[in-house]
Amino acid sequence: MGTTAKALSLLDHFSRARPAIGLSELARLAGHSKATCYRLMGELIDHGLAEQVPGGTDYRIGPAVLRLASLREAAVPMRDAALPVVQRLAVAVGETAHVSHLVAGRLVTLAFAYGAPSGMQVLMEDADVLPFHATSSGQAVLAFLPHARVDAILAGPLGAATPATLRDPDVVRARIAATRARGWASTEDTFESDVSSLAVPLFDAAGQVLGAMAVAAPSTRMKQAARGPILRRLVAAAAEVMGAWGGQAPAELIALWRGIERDQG
Amino acid sequence: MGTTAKALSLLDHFSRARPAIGLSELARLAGHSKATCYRLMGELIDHGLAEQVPGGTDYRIGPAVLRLASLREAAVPMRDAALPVVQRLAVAVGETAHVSHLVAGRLVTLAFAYGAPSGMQVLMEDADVLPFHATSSGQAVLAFLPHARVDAILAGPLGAATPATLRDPDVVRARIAATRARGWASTEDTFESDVSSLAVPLFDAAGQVLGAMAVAAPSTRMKQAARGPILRRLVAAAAEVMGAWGGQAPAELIALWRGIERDQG
DNA sequence: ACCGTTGGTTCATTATACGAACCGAACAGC
DNA sequence: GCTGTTCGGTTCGTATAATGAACCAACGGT
Repeated sequence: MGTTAKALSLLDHFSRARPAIGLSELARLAGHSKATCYRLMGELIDHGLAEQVPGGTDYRIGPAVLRLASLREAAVPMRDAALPVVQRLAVAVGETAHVSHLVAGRLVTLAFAYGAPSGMQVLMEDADVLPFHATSSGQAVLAFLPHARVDAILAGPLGAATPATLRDPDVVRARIAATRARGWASTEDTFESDVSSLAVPLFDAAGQVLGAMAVAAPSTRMKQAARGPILRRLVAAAAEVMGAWGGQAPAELIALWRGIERDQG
Repeated sequence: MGTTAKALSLLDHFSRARPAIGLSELARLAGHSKATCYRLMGELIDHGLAEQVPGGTDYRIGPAVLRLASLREAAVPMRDAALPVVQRLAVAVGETAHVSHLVAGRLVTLAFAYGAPSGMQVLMEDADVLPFHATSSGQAVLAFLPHARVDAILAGPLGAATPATLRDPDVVRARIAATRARGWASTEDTFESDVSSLAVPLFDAAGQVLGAMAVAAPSTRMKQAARGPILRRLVAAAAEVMGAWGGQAPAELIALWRGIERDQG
């Protein structure tokens, strides 16, 4: 592993639940020596990607990421383009909607919106990492990813805390095949109890999977009758986002989606 | 220089004006060999901090920075806290207002707002890097920075395109001393012709300079009579932002600002 | 067909990163 | 006050990983 990769992977240990980490703990988490972490964090700090909390010694993510994110969105406004669409989708179906983005082998929440200002809704947070095996978004992505990348992801550390039944490669592959055949993914009570969701994949201009768009609802409201309208609106919203991103779904998927739109037209 | 520092400094060559760069050009800009840049960019790409533009070979900033920025703002909501304040300030004075942040030795625009939806206003962009010597924000920061850091900054590459008169260390130090003595900085036609601005520094809880808040206006409107009201509102807004950030101005500066508030009460 | 440029790759040389051991400080239990 | 543990940070000889000149093949203009 390269030195730069080590340094950058240190940043992966920070999250909403763990916004600041001390040197010894970080060394333990990363599996490096304290000296190594100290030097690497020093380099990250020099460039503002990390900083020490004022008045303390813990480390946290630095302010330079704001500048980079601003430049990224100025160059490639994916979030800007997706957010209004998920907002309209959420309101239209009355449930939580979100778009996730496949980045460096992880599925990250890019934008989300709630369908109602009050009442019961599935809660989310930006920048969350979604497990592939237990979310409809993850399945939608896996279903349209090249086999090699699917294998790489399934071989990764995703399933350490996953029930064996879901980790079984045959089971996973069967779910993936079914998802690819019908053009959309669904889960019931797998990621979280009493939560059901529907998802469709999103593609770039070359037909590569970029992420997914999904609607998540309490299982009590996601009845069979409710799925048709939600799915149709979800497909339309996905097409809109892909249009804004300059993406293009594979021809076979477009045909499947046309069929969905016709159902109960 | 460490390997990680080299890799991260590659990201510094991307900007709004230059959102994508090819391998050879990047190697030329960074002063490394193509092989080195290729490897370093590869490591950045593995972590999503960079990516190759789909369908091409140029490199650009990657999507992982969005996740990091989201985590940063969740942990330390500096921009969230500053934005509404600058928006109110801009409307109150009818001119462009902005907050800049000192990160890794550079002064970066963190948030800004225009004072009117139409008519003549000083334009800005997020994530811009401000030159220390030619902006009121830069002078406000330099005036309250430890001498050692001032020297480090003035020795940096900031002044390559700067008129000699402004680069003269004695001149710079005189301006800094004057700014410190009165508690606020101002410029007229230095950064851009016909633009005048007023700025005050911002501090963290330990009394370290974090950045600056400023109001920029066309010189024709920034007359002597207009400065009093603008300065008073600027000081009040700066205090509000520092409160939200958990910061604290040095006692001597607070005294100076009290005097400003009393003038033409 | 030529020339200059591009993105990408190879490999022997060398500079860089590494971690065990160490330090002083802070803190808890006794 | 003493002891043991943990903390953030530092040192230094060793070993690993980074380096860039030279080299491809491919593309575009003349």
